[in-house]
Amino acid sequence: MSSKNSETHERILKSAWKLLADGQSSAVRMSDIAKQTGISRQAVYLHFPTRAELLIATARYIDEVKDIDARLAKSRSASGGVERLEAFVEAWGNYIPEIYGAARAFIVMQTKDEEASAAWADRMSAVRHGCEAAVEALARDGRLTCSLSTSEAADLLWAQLSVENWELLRHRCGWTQARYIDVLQRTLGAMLVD
Amino acid sequence: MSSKNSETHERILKSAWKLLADGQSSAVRMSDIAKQTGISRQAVYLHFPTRAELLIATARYIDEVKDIDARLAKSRSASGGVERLEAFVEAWGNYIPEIYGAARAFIVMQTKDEEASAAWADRMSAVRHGCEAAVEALARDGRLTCSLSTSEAADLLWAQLSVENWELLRHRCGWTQARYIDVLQRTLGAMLVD
DNA sequence: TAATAACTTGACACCGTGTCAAGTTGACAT
DNA sequence: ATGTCAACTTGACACGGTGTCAAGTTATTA
Repeated sequence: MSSKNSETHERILKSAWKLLADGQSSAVRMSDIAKQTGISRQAVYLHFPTRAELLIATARYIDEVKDIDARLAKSRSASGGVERLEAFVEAWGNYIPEIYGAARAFIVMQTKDEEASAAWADRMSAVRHGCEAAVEALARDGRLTCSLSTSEAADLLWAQLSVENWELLRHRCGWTQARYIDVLQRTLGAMLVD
Repeated sequence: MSSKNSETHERILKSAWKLLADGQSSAVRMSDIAKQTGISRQAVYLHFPTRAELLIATARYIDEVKDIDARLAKSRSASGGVERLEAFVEAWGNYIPEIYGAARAFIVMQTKDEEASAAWADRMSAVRHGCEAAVEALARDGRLTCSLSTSEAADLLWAQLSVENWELLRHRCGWTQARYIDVLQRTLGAMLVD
């Protein structure tokens, strides 16, 4: 599966990342990635069996390089539940733009590829756990809205922080990233706190 | 464009609707629609030039049969801003499941087909206008949260009522339709009112 | 100098969309 | 009855994208 010790493996991942990032998304065919890497299309298949697996590997690679775990961990250290919620929204909300290109490709592929769907669900469940932790911190402080169960609140927070919602507000509504963060922090506060 | 006076035109639309509705979504190829209608694949092309246009026509057909305009109009007659918001959330929120199959196909197609993208944006802008009207009614009553501009509030309401958000909460989180409506009414109240 | 890994070239199967040409069938008109 | 027109059928094919296969190159390494 992995190895082929050469650095070509990583160069392919970087190419895919680049194309997805500055991507008009739609494209990013195997041949595009090969061309960007400077190798033949078939050579890509020597490293990744399918397009789906290449994209999954790319997502993992981005997470590794950008170190999302560390970012989210930082938000976990906030003292109070409310501060923690704000820190979490900021940490994840500011990460979305960095992965958006890849995320878009996944969301599309989800409808076709079983495995890609599972891979995407898997990474989203990591965010979901962060949401649960933030909501529980809120509940410990006795500040969680009484009208919501903790799981409902976590679901809601998770949906709010979805890539789809970010896309709607930033692209369809033309919000700036700063406004997105600011408004989400405030409205999630209104929704979940007290 | 239209006519070919026969009823085949409508039978094709009904077939497409049926397949999209009980759809495992992914499929719904031209050949599926032809088979469902009991005609040849080529006959479908005699009525609709492309798959995109057929799906657009299907969406229009569904709207016509289900009469979404009348449903939304009813919500417009509510007296106070708060009641109106609740009625709007209920009217649109309960319409989503009826169009979900078609909506999913559109969301996927958006990434490939320019025309489909425009068609979908067009129907979503109708919802957007409903959101604006509801927010303005709220503002007239002096009940709109001071921390949001009317356009921000409308954007937020619109994103909240998006098919994507419905999909996340109903399918990924396993909410019931009743809970979806109930929670959205309450949280949108908390977000936008007072 | 021979073997091996990494890669290249070029062909091909498969699928779904959309196009084209020729043929069938039934209704309606003269 | 004959012709013609519209709706539909059958079957072929081009195109773009994925994934497979086979044979050839090239550089390293033993």
